[in-house]
Amino acid sequence: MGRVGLSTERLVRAGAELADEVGFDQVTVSALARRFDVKVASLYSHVRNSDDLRTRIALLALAELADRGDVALAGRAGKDALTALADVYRDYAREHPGRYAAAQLRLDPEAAAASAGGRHARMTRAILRGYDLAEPDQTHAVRLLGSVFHGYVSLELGGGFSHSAPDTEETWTRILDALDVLLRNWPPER
Amino acid sequence: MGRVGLSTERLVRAGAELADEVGFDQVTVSALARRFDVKVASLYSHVRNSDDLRTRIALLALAELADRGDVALAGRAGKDALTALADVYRDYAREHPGRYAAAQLRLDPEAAAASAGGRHARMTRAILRGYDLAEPDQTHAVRLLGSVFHGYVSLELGGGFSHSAPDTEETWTRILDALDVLLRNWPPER
DNA sequence: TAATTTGCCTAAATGCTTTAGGCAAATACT
DNA sequence: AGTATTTGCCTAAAGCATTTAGGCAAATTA
Repeated sequence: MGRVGLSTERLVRAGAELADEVGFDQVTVSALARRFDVKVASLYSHVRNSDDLRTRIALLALAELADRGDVALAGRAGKDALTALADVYRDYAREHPGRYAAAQLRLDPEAAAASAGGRHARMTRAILRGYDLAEPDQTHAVRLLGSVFHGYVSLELGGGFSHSAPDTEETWTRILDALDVLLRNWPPER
Repeated sequence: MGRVGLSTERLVRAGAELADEVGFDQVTVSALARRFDVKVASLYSHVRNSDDLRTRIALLALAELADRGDVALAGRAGKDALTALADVYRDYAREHPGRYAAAQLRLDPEAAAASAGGRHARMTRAILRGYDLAEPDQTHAVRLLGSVFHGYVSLELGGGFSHSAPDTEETWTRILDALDVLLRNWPPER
C-alpha cells in the first residue's frame, strides 16, 4: 500500500535492465509492473504506453553508447580511435544486448531528432579526421564504418558466427586492420 | 462454413506477405486468420504456435534469398560476383522488408540447421574464390562481407542514412568498389 | 491544519495466444 | 453407391498484455 517511488526515470532504467535480461521484445509494461510489485495501471502515469516505454529505453541506450564513445575517443586519433570506437559498440552490445537491440529501434522523426543519433554520426566523422578523406568520400566512409560496426556486432550477437573457427576475437581485430588499410587507401572514384 | 483450403504452405506464404505489408513483428496468428476470414483457432492445425509461424517465415525468406543468390552468382566471378550478391541482399530487403526482417530472426539450433544458412555462407565463400585469400583470412573476409551487407542494408532500411547527401545509391557502389580493392589487397597478419 | 497534488489502486474493456472438444465436408474403402 | 475415416474449420473458454477511467490516501504546499 505504501508508495514504491516510481518515476519515468526509474521505469526506463529498470526497463533497460529487463531488456538485457530477457530480451528487448520481452519488455512489457506488465513485466515491468511485476518487477516493481505494483499494479500494471500504475505505470501509465509515468509512461504513455508500451511504445513510449520502448522508445525511452532506446534513447537511453543511444545516449549511454554516445557517452562511452566520447570517453573512448578522447585523446585518440587514427587507427587507435577507430579501434576504440568499434570496441565501444561491440562491448556495449555484449554487456547490454537488450539495450543494444533497443538502440536499433526505428524511431519516429521527433524521437530521432531528440536522440543521440547526431552524436554518433559526429564521432564516426571525428575518426575520419585521422585519414585523408574529402567529401563526399567521407560520408561514404562514415556509412561503411557504421555498416561494419552494426553488421558485425549484430551478427555476432545473433550467433551468426557461432561455433566456427577462427574465433570471432581474431576476426574482429583483422577486420579493423583491414578497415584501417582501406581508409588509408580509399579508392578514387573511377 | 465451406473450407477455405488452408495449409501450412499457404499460411506461411500469406504470413510473409503480411510481414512485408505491416512489418514482421506485426505478424500474428490473429492477423493471419483475419486475412483468410477464418477463426483464429483454425490456424493451429497447420502451425504449432506463433513462434512456429515466424520461424517458418524466416526459413522461407532465407531460402528465397539463397535462390536469388544462386541465380545472381551463376557465371560471375570477382567483382562482378561481389556486386551481384550484394545487390541481391539489398534488393530483396527493399522489395520484401518484412521477409528480410524475418531472415534476421534468431533460430534455434534445429531450425538453423534446416535453414538455408549454409547456402549463404557457401555463396559468400564462392565470391572469394575470385580473390586470393587463404584460410583463416578467407573466413575473416566472409565475416566482413556478411557484416557490411547486413549492416548496410539494415541501416538503410531503418532510415539510418536518410535525408542526407550524397544519396545511398552512390554510397553503395563506392562501398562495393572499396571492398573489391580491400579483398585484392588484404593486409597480412602483422 | 487545510488544500492540493501525486502515487498507486480497483475495475473494466479490448485484443492476442493457446488448448479442448465437436460437427460436417472430403477422401478412402468395401 | 454407401460406409468409415480423416481432415478442416468451428465454438468455447482460459490466460495474459494493453489501455482507460475514476478513486482514495499519502505527500507536499500554503
